[in-house]
Amino acid sequence: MLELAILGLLKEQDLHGYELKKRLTETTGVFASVSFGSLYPALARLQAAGAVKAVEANTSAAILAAASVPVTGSLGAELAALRARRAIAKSMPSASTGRGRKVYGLTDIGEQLFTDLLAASESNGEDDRSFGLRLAFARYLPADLRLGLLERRRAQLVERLARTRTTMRAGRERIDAYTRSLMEHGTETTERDISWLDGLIAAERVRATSQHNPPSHPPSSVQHH
Amino acid sequence: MLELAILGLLKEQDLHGYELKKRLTETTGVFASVSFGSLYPALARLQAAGAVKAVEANTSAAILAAASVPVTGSLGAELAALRARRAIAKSMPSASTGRGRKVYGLTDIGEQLFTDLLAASESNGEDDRSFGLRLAFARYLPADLRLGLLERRRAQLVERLARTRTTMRAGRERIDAYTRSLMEHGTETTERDISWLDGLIAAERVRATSQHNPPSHPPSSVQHH
DNA sequence: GATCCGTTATATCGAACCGATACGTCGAAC
DNA sequence: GTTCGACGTATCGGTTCGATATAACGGATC
Repeated sequence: MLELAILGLLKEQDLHGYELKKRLTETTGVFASVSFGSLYPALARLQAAGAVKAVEANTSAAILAAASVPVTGSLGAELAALRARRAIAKSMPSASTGRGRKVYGLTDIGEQLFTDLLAASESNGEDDRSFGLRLAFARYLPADLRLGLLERRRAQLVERLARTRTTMRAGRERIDAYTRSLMEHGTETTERDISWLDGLIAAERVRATSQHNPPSHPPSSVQHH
Repeated sequence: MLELAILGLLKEQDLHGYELKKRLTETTGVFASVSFGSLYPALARLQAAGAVKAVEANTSAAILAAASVPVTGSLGAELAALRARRAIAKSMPSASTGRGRKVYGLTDIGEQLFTDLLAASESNGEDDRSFGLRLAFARYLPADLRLGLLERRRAQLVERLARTRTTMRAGRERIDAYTRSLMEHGTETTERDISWLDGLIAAERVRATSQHNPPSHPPSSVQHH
């Protein structure tokens, strides 16, 4: 699951571990807290499997390459390199600071693995986080699988709703007021989730009928600010 | 965290593992999926720590004891016991089926541990599940800690909201429409969570001012059906 | 100009947790 | 009469978490 998230982010752009974590927590939101204790082992696994490879490290040569400054080999050039390095550090505040970084990139195997993992939702039981993650990468899914993802999620929520209601009716007197409030709020949240999904599904169907060859831009119901 | 949930459920009633799991998933809802792979080790840990003890096993003696039938020791009584066992199995459908059960109960140490763990939310960073769990047992908290729990949760959600908004403003063009929809829906959900919390907090304050010695029954805003 | 603090960054360790699986009893359906 | 599902305890391998160590750098503070 974490592998999928890493591959998806690397598919868009080469990244190093720290930045990867920031995007996982902030942007994706689904992975509210991914610790380094799981991220780095996951990266190591992927590297061992040949799905990702280190494409760049934070050596001065790499910095110079990034700034398009040729390496001359002369003595005076090294000072220039140092100055250039400082300049880059100022102009690109999120780059080239701290210890040496390892920037990872996707291999062909990684691309394939990403596709497989993303589509593998068919068989597996999806938990909440899994769905959010897959939706975040839904643009890489073919239209039919995307629709299937949404509908399976919807069915899952409907079933959860039914079971929760049964539980609440069954154990009326056993449940204390705080728990009850928690459950009622949860029920309302699930209902809202379902109607949100309905919107996405409807938009998806409109796209499928109106246009046979889908463009790379998703549902029109989502406003672009 | 799982320990807290187990102790809280056992505080109300002696239970065996299987039933414990059902309550954790269905009733609490917070622990949407607790596997036996974590439940049984957790129970073993608690037992090793002396927090819980096995109070009953599904032997015929235990069944007889439960049915208030004295153990005579004679041969004819054993057949009677067997018949009684069947009868009980019919009359109490949720008892004495399958392999031998181990019913766990709370010890004094367990009571103390529960109180400590429940109040320990002060220092620790609370994730989403942790809050839900603590709220489910909020009736065991003194009024001031309960209010603190709610307000800390509220502050946490407000902060998350602020950071999400910042992220969305910062990386406008980088975020694709599916992810954006996910984030917007998440934002709305968080806003609703906050106003739900506001309701609970308000009810809590009313209780605190109107009544100095709190009764054991929580906020009046929550309807008892 | 030495020192301390916050940020950026990689990495590892132990404990906890999950999913799958095994083992086993029982009643019901077919 | 045998398969199927519910109940019930238990373990295993792999993944994840939280805490911690290490380290380079920028900036404040004195």
